[in-house]
Amino acid sequence: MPRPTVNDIAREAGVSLATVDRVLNARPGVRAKTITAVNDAIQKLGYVRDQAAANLARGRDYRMAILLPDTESQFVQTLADALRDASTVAASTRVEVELHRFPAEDMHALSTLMRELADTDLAGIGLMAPETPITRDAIRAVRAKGIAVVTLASDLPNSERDHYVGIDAQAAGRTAGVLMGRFIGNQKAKVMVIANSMQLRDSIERRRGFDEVMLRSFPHISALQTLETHGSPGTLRQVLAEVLSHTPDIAGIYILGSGHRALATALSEFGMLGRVIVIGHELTAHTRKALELGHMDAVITQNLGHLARSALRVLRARADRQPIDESQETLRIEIVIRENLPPSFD
Amino acid sequence: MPRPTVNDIAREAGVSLATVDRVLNARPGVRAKTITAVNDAIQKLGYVRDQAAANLARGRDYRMAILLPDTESQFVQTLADALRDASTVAASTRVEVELHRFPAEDMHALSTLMRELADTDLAGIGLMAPETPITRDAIRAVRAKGIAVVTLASDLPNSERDHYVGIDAQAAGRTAGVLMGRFIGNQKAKVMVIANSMQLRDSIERRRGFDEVMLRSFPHISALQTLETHGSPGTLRQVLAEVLSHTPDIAGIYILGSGHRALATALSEFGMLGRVIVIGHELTAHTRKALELGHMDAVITQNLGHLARSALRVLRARADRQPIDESQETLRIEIVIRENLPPSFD
DNA sequence: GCATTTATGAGGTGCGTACCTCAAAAATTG
DNA sequence: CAATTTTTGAGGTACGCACCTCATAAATGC
Repeated sequence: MPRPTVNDIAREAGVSLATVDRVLNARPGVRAKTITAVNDAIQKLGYVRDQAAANLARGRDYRMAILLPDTESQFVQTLADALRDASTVAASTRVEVELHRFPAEDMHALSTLMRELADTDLAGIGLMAPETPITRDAIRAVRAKGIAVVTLASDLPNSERDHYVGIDAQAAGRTAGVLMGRFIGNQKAKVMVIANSMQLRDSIERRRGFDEVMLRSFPHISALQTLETHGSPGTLRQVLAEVLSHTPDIAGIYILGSGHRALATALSEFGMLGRVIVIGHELTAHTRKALELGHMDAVITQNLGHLARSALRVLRARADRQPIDESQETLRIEIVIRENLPPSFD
Repeated sequence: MPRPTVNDIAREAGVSLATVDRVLNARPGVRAKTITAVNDAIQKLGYVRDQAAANLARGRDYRMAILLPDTESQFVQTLADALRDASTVAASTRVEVELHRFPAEDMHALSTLMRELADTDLAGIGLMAPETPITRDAIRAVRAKGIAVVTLASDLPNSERDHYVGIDAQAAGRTAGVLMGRFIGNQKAKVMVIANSMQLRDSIERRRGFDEVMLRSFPHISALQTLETHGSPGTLRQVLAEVLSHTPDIAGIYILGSGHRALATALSEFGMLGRVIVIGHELTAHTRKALELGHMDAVITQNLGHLARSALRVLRARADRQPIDESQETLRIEIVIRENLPPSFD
């Protein structure tokens, strides 16, 4: 026998199609008793809604906006690419995506942008932004207008966002820490910690996770203070020179942000390339290459393709007031070394 | 403007809906010139066929069969669970899945089963099986009847399967090897290699990858011959006792299959628990627990939820003669340690 | 028990596509 | 050029579901 349809349920439950429809779509005006009868029939027949037909009938479009900081960072670029890819696929399920960039430091600009967007017929917003009172207020405001909000890659746990799509940054930092400790081994040593900036919440949490593991499991290794380079190769080189001259027993470098283009150059200049363990976050074109060349030993990352698809699915589910499949939407903390480098699809 | 529909194409091309339909569905009775005109219009408007509506109109269902060996192995159990989960979700896209088990050693039984299934109106088969001439013939036979075939978790590269869904076992073995080498460090040492059975192709390939890395990158570590335990705790204990008494400098154990329930017990009996590096494959309830307890140091795995969903998507795409999104369907070789253990959803 | 509220039924329309029929137009053949 | 064949158009029905309206039945309040 073919799949049961809404008509079969109506017949089975002894009610009309309209009532079945009211139950299925949680419309008001049905007695609890009737609802139960319908659900029993659904159960009995093993009815599963044909999602495609449902969407077709709804004729509904979903406009989603993705807001990313306007930085040159490889990570944001890669994320944007992944989101663009996911968007073209999502187009076949009536999901339209607009990518917006906002000035990375200007939360007022972000706030204004969100307010403007909220007045169009938007279904949801995906957002990667620093945690400030202004951001939180902006999120509250758009949520109040019934727009779903998910945070991407860097969470804003104290905001009213619907969902966070990304990995636990602190656990990622712990993972980096364990690998650093195990790769370095039992020698007494020091580890440098480098970051482009500590603005986004995830950098702070990674550092916290990293330290936690170092203190607990590798007391013979000490992690130095975070050095911010603000993306400048000059600063990096200078900082590196200074630390290396003062501190001879540097055995590892932990990069809080995504890879550092200039790091390999600077390291080889000081004859340290391949002699220190280098571990960082986020698989991008740069870190991929660094792994291939042996300039980095491990990268802790998340699958950005998955992140992008997941974000759009979650936004859509929230817009439809439908439940989320947690097991599908949970991102894994991935450890990437040269041997398990996933293929790139460019 | 909304998505273009077939009607828009008809208007744009200056032909009727019927003609557009004939072109879209490759029905005869259209001049080459007209076909071109229609295709130009499609191009110009950027039309993308709404596959959901198309399937609805076709009234098409997809019956898929998944064939797994009838072993008690934790891995197969976990895989089966993942497939069941994926199936309930897939039901909403008109995909019905039947799970079949066949006697693990009896390829004739598998072959018979496949022939029987091929005579029902099946759209595709997902299969995990050893590589034998009988398996290959059976695959050829069902493919000849227009049924799509994908291999799951363990590939049959010399068969005519449409697609393989799973990770490259040899690369997974290399990954295990590198971790083993780096975790052990610079000491001269030996590594035991244990397997339940070497029947499935992936065990052999993992071993090959492992050895490759050991020879190339860690010449001071030697990997012993593979010891088959056939799932018996007694055999394991015995084997372990023998090797440990002969060979004092065992620094690591590499488990080719998924975890070994009895390994921790046996190791602690010999006072070796926590003193050797234990690395294995496949994240299951057992290996998860072993990681949590520190009885294993790393597990190389693939996301079985992803694998299951991917398998069904690929089968469906083949049935529709539609292209596959490689980047979405490629599984990653995942390294799992205690710190990045994904949550379990049971 | 009557007025009022609430639940339910009957029936229709449309989403984008597939597939069918029949008639008419256009191209091809002898 | 007539006869034939091929191509095209017009229109309809169906798929499974969402959503709408209006009428009627049932439950509830007083």
